[in-house]
Amino acid sequence: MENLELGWLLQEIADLMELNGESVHRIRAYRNAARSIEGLGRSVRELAETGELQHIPGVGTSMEAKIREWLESGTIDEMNRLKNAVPPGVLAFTQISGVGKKLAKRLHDDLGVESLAELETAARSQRIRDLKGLGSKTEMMILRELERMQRTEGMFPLGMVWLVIEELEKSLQSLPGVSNAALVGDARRCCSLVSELEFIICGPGRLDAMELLDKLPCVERILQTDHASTRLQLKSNIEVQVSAVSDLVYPVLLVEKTGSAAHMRRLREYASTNGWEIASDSLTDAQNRVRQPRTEVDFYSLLGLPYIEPQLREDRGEVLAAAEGRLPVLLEFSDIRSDLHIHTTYSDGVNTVEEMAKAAQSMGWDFLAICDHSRSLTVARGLTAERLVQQGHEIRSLSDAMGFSILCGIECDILADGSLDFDDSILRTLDVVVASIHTGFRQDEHALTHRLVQAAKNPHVDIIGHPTGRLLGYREPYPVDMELVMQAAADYGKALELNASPERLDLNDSYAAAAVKLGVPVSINTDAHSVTQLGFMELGVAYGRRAWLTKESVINAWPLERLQKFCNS
DNA sequence: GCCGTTTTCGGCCCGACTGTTTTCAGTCG
Repeated sequence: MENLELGWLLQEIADLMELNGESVHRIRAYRNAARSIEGLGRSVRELAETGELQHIPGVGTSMEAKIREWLESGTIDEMNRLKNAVPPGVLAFTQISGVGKKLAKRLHDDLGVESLAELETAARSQRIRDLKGLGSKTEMMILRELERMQRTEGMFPLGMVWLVIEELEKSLQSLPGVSNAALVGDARRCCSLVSELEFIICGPGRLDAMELLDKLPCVERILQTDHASTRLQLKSNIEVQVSAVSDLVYPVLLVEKTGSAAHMRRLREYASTNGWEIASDSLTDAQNRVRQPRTEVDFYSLLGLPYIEPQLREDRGEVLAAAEGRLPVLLEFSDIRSDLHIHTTYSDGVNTVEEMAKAAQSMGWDFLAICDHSRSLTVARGLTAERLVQQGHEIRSLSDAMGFSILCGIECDILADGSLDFDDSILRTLDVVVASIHTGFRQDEHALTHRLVQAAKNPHVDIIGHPTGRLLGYREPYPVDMELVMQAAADYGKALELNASPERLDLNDSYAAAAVKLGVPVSINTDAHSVTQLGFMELGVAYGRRAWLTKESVINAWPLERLQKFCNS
């Protein structure tokens, strides 16, 4: 957790340095250190205590001092200095996909605009196209992006808060006098973008416990408070609402505040046809008696329904399915047996084959597939055919030595014309082939769809990686006719990836559900570039449950023999 | 800012694509 936080902070410093126009090499030094730290097998705090910080690749005397400063004070002065030096507008402009650091700075300096709103005005009055080197297309791209950003304003990717949710829930539960604490809202339903974090707590000492919130380790300060409700700002800058409620109404509020509006409407309809009424904090039966369920399970049970998992509470047929006893047995994290898409130092990962394999083994996986980038992705040091063979030798001997099955694979680029980066003679030698698009995603829908369909037709391809290319909160999915892609996957016996990287979660839940309906299995992969990122699997599974995934529909929940059969067919 | 030495400083991943040009700058992965 601390390693990840520090890694993010160093990346943020690198971003700010870029905006400040500092040396590219100095910037890279920060990024290298950040990646190294994210990929560490041990905690930085521990290494600081044993005086081993400079053993971390990319960490020298200067970086060590900054890490120590952060460990001791929770902040790095350099960061604050940089933040003051970069106008807030410039920082906001870099959130626009297609606007990099230099363009952001130019828009600020040359147009004199300080905020996204002012930028929009400038774009609408066609002032951007007047700048040298920019034209109407850039202007329209910026307007398009600003509209997208407005649609998701105030929302943040689930993966960004995933770790803090767990930490905060535990902290709240451990407060004296608190008997229960739970996350509610869209974050509990594991929506890919989350609007706000809200927790409710109950217990005999809940009101006294509210006084202790600012003492929690992850809390920065109290923003607003009344006796039963407090708004907090976390150290990670995220705002959280905590409400104290009585034990009596806690279970009903848990249901009420978790389900989407549509789910609650459907549930009320169902309840009323069965003689029940759901009020905001209680249930009333046909005899007009108020009933207070003891738990959420009890709540649904009183209505005559089995428990409906939070991720399903979207009004996608779950109430009817529950009533008819057709709710799926959802995929559990413990069902996962492997990760079929991870990177190593052979391409752009930060950990070696051996480090990744050992970490995967300690995750409890039965086996692992290593799928580094293919040759055309030069920036990621994509593997040439020769290095792929060399990696294969290393993987096989390591696999034997460890007594742990490691499959040889590739994340093969789907090139602009729909052909693959390696020809069949190479692909056929591999255990697993993930085919993904990394370039040319500004092509039109027809071209992009054609590329994915062509990839699905290749007999050696097993999985289509991150099929829609979305980056949560940053880039829309590229224009693809997913109906055609899913049909191609069904026709040619391929799996579609649910990439569990916090910035992707791609396929989205709707497509993943649709794919399974067509008989296309899903592969939940972390796309890990470090040992730490292997932990993304938990997020992928939690999100995948929104698509009603079961262990039957997810190929990395299958045993090795079945997976091999799938890949060889 | 780190690394790897030729111990005192030079080198540090690159190529495709796009929009704007007409040779290049910026973005992205």
